[in-house]
Amino acid sequence: MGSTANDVRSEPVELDEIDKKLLRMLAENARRTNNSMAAELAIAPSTCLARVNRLRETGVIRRYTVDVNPERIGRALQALIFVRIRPGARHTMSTFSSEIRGLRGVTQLFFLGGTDDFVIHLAVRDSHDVRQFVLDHLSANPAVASTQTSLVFDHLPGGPWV
Amino acid sequence: MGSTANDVRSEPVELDEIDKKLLRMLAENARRTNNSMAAELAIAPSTCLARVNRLRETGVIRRYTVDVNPERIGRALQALIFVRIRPGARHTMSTFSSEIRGLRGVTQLFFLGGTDDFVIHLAVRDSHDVRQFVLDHLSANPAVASTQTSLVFDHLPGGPWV
DNA sequence: TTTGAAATACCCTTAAG
DNA sequence: CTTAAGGGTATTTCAAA
Repeated sequence: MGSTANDVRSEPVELDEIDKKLLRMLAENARRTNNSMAAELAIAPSTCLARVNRLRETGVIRRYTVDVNPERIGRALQALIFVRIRPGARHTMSTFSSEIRGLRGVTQLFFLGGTDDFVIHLAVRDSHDVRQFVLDHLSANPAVASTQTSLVFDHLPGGPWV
Repeated sequence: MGSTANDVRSEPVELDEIDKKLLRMLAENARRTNNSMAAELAIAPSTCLARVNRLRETGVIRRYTVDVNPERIGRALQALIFVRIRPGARHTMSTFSSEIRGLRGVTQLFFLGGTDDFVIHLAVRDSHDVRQFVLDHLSANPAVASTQTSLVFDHLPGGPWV
């Protein structure tokens, strides 16, 4: 297959107005039927399908997914944890990130340049869980130089891409 | 309609193992067919459908959406911008956040407690765009006390919720 | 590329156990 | 919660413009 979906260094995909509208529609409701989108855009369903498939195959759409409301599953508390790795342990950073992602409550991970090396976006039940997370997975790790935790009062995800 | 979907203060929804597996499946591919999920879980399609509808109606699933790869649409550069509001202008914060979200390139907004008041997750074409964003929308705003920008080398979104 | 039509596959509802 | 069957709709393919 000659797909370029996973080649992150390939040229960006050119998007016309229809593509952008499709992305906005799908960002709002990824389960909208092809027919309803085609109708709204006044194009043929087959054309619409070809467009959407192209967005998927070229990797513009990485995946169709769900936006989970953390509060509704008992994760009432969100935090950003800023992590610095010890200068002598920088080479362990990729290992570290692999360990962190996949841990319960970790919803996002940012790999930064600058004073902090990582930002962990955590969604857990209460402050006890935050403390436990930091103790178990950060403070206990000799590669970690320091951490700083900030509470997230509000999180507005998934802004418009196009 | 007696839905509790928008009542963020209502009790969390109890999730059993099947619900959790459904969430994981849908997080990975929100467009999976009901039948295929039912088959994998060895439950009846009608049961499966009822489960998924319940997740949606109770607000556990806020929306079905797409994960867009910013690099594929020419947004090769991501940054986190940490913003402090002047103490005397704290009352303008909600106005400020409304203005920021919806701006081109803003993909997430965190409303924080702690030393910084906001974190803006930006995805743009190049460093020029970052600079322009900060100048136009942050530095120019008298409510903004300071900003600090960090480049995002890598972003791992959408970790497992359950 | 886009289209329209045809064939296939799938979903949703209902009713009954 | 499950099974089973119906009617209805969506998806997909493909030849032609």
